[in-house]
Amino acid sequence: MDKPELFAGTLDLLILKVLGGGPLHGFAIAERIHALSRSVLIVEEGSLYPCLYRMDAKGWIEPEWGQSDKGRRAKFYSLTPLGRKQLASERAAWDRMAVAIGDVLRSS
Amino acid sequence: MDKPELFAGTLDLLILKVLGGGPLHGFAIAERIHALSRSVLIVEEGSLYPCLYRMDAKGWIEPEWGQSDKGRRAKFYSLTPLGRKQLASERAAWDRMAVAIGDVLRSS
DNA sequence: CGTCATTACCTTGACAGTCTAGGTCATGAC
DNA sequence: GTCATGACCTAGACTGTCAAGGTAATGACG
Repeated sequence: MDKPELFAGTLDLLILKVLGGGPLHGFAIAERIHALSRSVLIVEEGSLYPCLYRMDAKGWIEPEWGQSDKGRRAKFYSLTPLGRKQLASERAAWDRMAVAIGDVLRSS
Repeated sequence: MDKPELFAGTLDLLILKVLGGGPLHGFAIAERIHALSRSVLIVEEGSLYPCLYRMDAKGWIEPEWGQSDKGRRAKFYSLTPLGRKQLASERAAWDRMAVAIGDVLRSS
């Protein structure tokens, strides 16, 4: 049931969204997205970590070392206020886009 | 009212879709997508033409020189049978993706 | 005690797709 | 005869994703 991975440009949005529910470490972010999407979306680590650094550098998220529930060291990321704004704006952009593409696809 | 351009990876789908309504030349494809999306989607020429060549090379579309309705020479592209299959499959992929992303965004 | 699967993080290099910013040529209006 | 427009095209930079690696710590198993 796995095949398509992601649409380029939506990873930021997805990460921001799941972090909106509270801090998570990288691995857990990927799992969460996979699960919430009913196994449709797959976040490769080679996409995930660079993306997290970019978002950290932009001040949208903040890392802190801690312990995973499996007892391993893990870096937990949490949303900053700036990240919340970004989430809202990316979400709006996605909605606009999705509707627009839907409009084109639905046209006779 | 114009700002976001496109989501990477959706251009093929959009082009295939509008060509499903009959042959169009490049310029007209861009205009059609822009209009159908209520001015949300903007197809830059620097994206459009390379994309058309890729799709031609893959056998999804076929070019033919003709005259635009403004009396200029124009290259009209039409869907091949292979292109129709591709359209169906990309459309299905888009639907899957859009639903999946919606699932994530809608999660508590 | 040694091995192995798992969890979790990280990096490198290649690649694909988009955008910026140019350019060409023909038509038709002024 | 000049200029705006329609239409096509391209080079180069950039960004984001992916494949394929690697590291290290934990805990299970024999």
